[in-house]
Amino acid sequence: MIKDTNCSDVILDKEGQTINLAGWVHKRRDHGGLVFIDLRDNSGIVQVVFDQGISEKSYLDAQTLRPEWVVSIKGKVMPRPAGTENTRIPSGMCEVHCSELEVLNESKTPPFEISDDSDNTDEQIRLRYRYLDLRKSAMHQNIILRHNVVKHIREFLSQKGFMEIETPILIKSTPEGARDFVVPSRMNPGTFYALPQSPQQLKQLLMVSGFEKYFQIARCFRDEDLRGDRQLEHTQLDIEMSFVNEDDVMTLIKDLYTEIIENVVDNRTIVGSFPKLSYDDVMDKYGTDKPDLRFGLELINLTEIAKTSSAHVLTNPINEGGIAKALMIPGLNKYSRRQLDDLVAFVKTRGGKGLMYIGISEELSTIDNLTIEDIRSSVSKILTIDEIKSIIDFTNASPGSLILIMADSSKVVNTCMSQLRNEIAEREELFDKSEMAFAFITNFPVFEWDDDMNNWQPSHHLFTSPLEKDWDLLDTSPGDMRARHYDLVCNGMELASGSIRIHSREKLEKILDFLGYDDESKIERFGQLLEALEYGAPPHGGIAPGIDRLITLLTDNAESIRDVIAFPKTQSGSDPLFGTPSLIPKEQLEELHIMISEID
RNA sequence: GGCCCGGUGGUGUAGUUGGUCUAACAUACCACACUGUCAAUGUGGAGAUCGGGGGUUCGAAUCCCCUCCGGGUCGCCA
Repeated sequence: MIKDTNCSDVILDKEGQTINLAGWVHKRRDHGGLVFIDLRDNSGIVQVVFDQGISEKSYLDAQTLRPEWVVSIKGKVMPRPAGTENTRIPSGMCEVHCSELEVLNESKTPPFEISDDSDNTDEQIRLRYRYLDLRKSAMHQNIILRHNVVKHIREFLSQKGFMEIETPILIKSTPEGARDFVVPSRMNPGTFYALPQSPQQLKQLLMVSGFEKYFQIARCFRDEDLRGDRQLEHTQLDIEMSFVNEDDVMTLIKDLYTEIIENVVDNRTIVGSFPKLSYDDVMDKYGTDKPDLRFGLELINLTEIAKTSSAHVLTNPINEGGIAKALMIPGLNKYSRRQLDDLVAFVKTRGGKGLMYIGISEELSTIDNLTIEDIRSSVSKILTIDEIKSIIDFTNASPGSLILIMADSSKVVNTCMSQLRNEIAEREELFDKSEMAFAFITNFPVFEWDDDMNNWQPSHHLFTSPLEKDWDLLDTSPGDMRARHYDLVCNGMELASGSIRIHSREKLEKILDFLGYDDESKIERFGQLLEALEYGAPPHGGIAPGIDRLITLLTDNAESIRDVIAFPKTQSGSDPLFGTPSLIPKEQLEELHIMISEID
């Protein structure tokens, strides 16, 4: 080994020892007769001192060093002179007096500084030089954290009797849900494999195989548009268990996450005890099925009040079947006109047509004395003072409060208002960033009506079992059927999704029939699973937590899941480092029996 | 596919009612000085076809059109 000690392990215990270090020159501070370098390796940073009195040669060589050069250093661990200690690094009480310096490799000037302080470099450039970006301490720590979490998951589940079983990456395309990535088969001209969107059918088959407790750190592929929390490929902890009900799975997950947070990170606390909230309830209160529960600020349904209003901006959407919802934020009447315009713009970029606001003067003593002069509003001319009063009463607003109101289709209102709620909480720092507010969302509908397709679609996947008592509704009111489905949410993010599955062929076929599959397509797409269910399939269920999102929540610096993935892709699915995706040679295409049609 | 924001020395920004812009500032880079710094300091230096193409104009970083790239968002993501 070129090195025998890590930079961060240089502590007072080693005083007087001669050690060998190797790493990257992080910083050089040349004082003329004395040169300091901060030496960085995977563990952290230590200060190395070059002094003519210790070694003339290394002192002279040290003056040629530049950031990111790779060096090995032999030297003696010495306590720093009193008053020069650096408390910000673990090795800060010591320094290494270099007696031998060897340059192992030089470095070009990096395109950006390898420092967390300058983390605002354009993300595209960071991705272009990802191997340098990952040298930064913050990014480095994210990847290390990821390793520690996954290691912990494996240990935890193994101890509970789970088996990690690999499933194929090359599977069959079942064109439902997300778009598949496909891989051409050279040996079978004109046919394709698909990459798994998740190992869903495979893990259910493993239950039929009698493994009872399965898990896998599984890569999942979806050819859909990317977002800050979605990549073309993501990693999920795939779990499936036999002979369980919903609570068994949720309890396992609660225990797992609790252990991870207690053992792997030291700056996160869990608030609440993983409450179970119903889908209808959270949609009403928060406008989303993944609410951030670290703060209150619940949405207030104003539809009943608004429908009798004189303002068409309120009544028209409601008459067309829409809703009106409000946010009442105490103290927020302090917002300037510009800040309010910002909020209006915020909802407009999310599909909203506008946002009404009613601000109540903080000068006002009590709401009873309210006059039109105490109101600052975008709608003071179209709402009567009585209407404004009733809205204030209903939202329980007090002097100094701001009420934000939106009326539109329920979809648009919920989308905009739920995100507005998060945005305001973020701006006003209404929550503690160290808190983790988990909750399970339950009682999802089995089906959702698709206006465009004019048919029912499974709201999750079609293997999800409805509540046993709801089967009768399939023929009468399928929209009211509730699923044995549960999502784990935390701080406004969907972290996991799971369900108890249908384990009877007959029942699964009922669902497929309802969704309009004919016999042929049933067999074509689900034949293997339908068949397996006939050979003694045990009752089973599972869940699939997203690893990337979990790690993002556990770090202090990750803005998106891209920050916890070593080599992520951009929003357009490209990798600026490799230049992915790319053309392939004609010969390769021919071998795969593929012809490229004209590209616009 | 729609909408919003952005693209100016290596990096991050300012400049965008057209003209002292021969493009500013910080940092990084190069040189010299300096024995206790840790965002070292001081002095000096080099470094930019203002994302790309076209147009308007006597004159474009700035205005118009097209386009590429990045981010956010709607659609999409069983």
